[in-house]
Amino acid sequence: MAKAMPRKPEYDRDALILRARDLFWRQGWAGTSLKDLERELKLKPGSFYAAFGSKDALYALALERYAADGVTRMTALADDIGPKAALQTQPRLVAEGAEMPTKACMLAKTYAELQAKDHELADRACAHLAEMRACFAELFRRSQEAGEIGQAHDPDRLAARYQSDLLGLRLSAERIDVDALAIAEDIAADIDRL
Amino acid sequence: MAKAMPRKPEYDRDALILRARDLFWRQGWAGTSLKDLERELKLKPGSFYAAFGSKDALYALALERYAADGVTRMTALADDIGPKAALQTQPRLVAEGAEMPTKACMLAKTYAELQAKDHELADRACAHLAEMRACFAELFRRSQEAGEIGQAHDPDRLAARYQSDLLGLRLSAERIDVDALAIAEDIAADIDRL
DNA sequence: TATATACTTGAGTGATCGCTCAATAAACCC
DNA sequence: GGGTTTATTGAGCGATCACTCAAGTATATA
Repeated sequence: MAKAMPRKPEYDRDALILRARDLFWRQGWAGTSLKDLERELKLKPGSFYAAFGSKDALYALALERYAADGVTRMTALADDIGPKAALQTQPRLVAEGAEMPTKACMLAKTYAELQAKDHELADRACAHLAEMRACFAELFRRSQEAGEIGQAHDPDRLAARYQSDLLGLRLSAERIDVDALAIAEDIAADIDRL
Repeated sequence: MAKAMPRKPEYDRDALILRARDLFWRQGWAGTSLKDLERELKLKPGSFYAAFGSKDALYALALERYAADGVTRMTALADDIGPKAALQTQPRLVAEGAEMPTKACMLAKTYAELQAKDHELADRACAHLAEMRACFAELFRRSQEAGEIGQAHDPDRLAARYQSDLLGLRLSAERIDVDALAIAEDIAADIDRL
């Protein structure tokens, strides 16, 4: 009953998910065909389906990765420079957005595209958006505890408004005729007035 | 040389554009197939192409109609209750958004979906967004002239921020786990502080 | 009524969609 | 090296995509 070990795959699965994420992020769900993915990931159909199962499954992995990285980056930033400064810096980073494949939020794009069809990915995107908002709420809470902003505000409400502003900013930042940095400064200035 | 007059079409072209607009608005460009349109408009392929030429041409008509109605409604509201009150009321109307097919902005959805592919419709959407922003700027300007808000602000910058906030609100309002009305109130309250 | 004109119909176009699978190649244990 | 297991390959599946067009039908003028 000797069992033989097989060969190992040639690709780095995690790196492929990142590349797929960037492609989906830019082009959306319907806008990204398997041909696009095969070209970008250098995978033939057979390998693709052996590795990921389906286009939707890979999209779900990409979404998860996107959301996890977002929370991680925001948390790290807050640990680094404090919660209030992190909340104020994030809009600026988004407006500059040098290294991002596109500035609009992938979660929002996914939700907007697929919600009308009751696609499961829309629910996942919505859940991830809620995670992000919870992260923002936690930062507002910590900012209150640190005495950086007034106690009178409901951190959950602040977080909802803040996330909404960020989503608008990220949409606006895609346009060349919009001064996204000015909007980012205004969002940051609003936090000073809390 | 006798010229005979033909039969007239059975459909109301303008009404069809409205129905198409709602479908595109909800489902997006790639998400709406010709089968969907044929079913919704009750048009066979031949009639469809005789009437509109192509899916893209109809989408362009729908976009134009959407943008024109938006400017018209906003202007009428301002003539009715004044520029500042109109700017403050609009977020509330959007958050309630009873009679809309979906709350997210069709221009923003179109731009987000098609910009990555350099689709002509993305440019059109961007141009319409600029029209809307110019409309907002005009209202802020009139609001300053009326002494309703301070003179120190640049109306174009206020308009850019306001539009960004509205786009975020309209995205957020799609989600069931978001209190869009609270965000709308906060946006309106910001205008009181100008 | 005869004729010209345009609208309606729906089968069908080639291209592309997401996806499958049998054949081949490669890497591991004995 | 032999045998086993898995990765890789690419032709090709049925379904759907946006779209075309020839045939049939209805309505106006003459």
